[in-house]
Amino acid sequence: MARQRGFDPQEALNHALLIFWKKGYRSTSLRDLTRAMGLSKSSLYDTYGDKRQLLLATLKRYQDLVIEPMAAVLESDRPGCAAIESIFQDVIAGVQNEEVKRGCFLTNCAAELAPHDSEASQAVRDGFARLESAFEQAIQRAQVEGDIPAGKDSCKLARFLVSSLNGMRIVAKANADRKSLQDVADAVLSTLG
Amino acid sequence: MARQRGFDPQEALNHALLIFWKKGYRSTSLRDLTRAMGLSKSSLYDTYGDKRQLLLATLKRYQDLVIEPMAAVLESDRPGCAAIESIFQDVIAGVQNEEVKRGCFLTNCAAELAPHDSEASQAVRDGFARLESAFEQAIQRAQVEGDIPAGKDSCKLARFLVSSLNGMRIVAKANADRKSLQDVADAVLSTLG
DNA sequence: CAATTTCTGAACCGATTAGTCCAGAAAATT
DNA sequence: AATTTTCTGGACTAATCGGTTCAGAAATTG
Repeated sequence: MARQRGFDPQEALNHALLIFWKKGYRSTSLRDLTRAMGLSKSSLYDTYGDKRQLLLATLKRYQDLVIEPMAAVLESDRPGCAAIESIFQDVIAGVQNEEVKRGCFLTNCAAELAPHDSEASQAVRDGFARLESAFEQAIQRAQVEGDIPAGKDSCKLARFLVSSLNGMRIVAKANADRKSLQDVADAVLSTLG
Repeated sequence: MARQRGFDPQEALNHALLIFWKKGYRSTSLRDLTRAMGLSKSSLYDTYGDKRQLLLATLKRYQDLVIEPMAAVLESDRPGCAAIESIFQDVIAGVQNEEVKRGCFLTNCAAELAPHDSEASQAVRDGFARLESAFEQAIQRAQVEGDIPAGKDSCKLARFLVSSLNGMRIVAKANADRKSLQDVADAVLSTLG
């Protein structure tokens, strides 16, 4: 364990997440990790196991740091439609932002590792499922509020929104044009009403 | 140049595309490439330049081999809506298929390389733009045919479809459940009518 | 301060990486 | 068949990879 003064294993994991998120799994070296995390290679292996285990830990961390806050917005007491819209608007607003440029960490991992790493793939699946559930709750709230027709299938709609969000973030990665993204968001959100 | 009997530089590029598509850029070694392409390392460098130039060549090839045929479907004389639907249905139908599991090569490259490689990023952008243009043509045809309201903005709608297709393929990579994907496709296609 | 626990830096491992080079094999040309 | 062009296999860099090990530094505990 890290005994060094001021060492925070939680913070270190955040740094590891950031570097995996920025560079991808294969392109991240142990040197990148130890430097970013502020510990030695030996400690890294003692504390987190090998590189792949560390990646799996950062995937869980991403869920806590990014997915859960998004879910919290969707499951808050805000009007359902407004909550959903804010999720999409945040992507557009931050398109020049470093964090948005990085894309969704789950999506990146899915693209790089899903075909070969079933555990990573499972973590991605879990993250998407959590988001789907939160979207569904916001949709049902909006249906009660009368903003989304009660006849619509909230589960189907939630799946659609998860997919749409992913699609938008991929497109944003290749083409950071606000107007194009707004077009996409408009079309997505118009399906709700 | 490859003078060996029966050597086909076009075919070799196809093999290179396949291996980059399967494994990603960083995870593909020169050994992987030479074996798949059926030529020596020396010839590879003479003919295609270095690894990255080869990747850029395979991106162009993907455009010809995959994007253009999709665009051809969308720009054919089939009814616009039917053409669009068939694009999405093909993904769902082939979800157990190796090719679909690989995801979209453009999307994979965007996820892995877009933040660091501007040329690769440009190739991705080009591919998406080509698809968008083809979608738009199909939409306009469907509007003439009366299947899509003439009032809808075909450009916006086309952008939405490109994004949706990307989203669906990402979701499919993590979760190869036909029903979930059909839900997404239903929601996407319902926005057309 | 002394004893103990905990962490680090560096050396080291075998494997692999992208990329270069060239003597000689193989094909094409004559 | 002889010559010329073209390609290959393998040797070769120099660097990096993930991972292990351990003597000794540093922090904690007594």
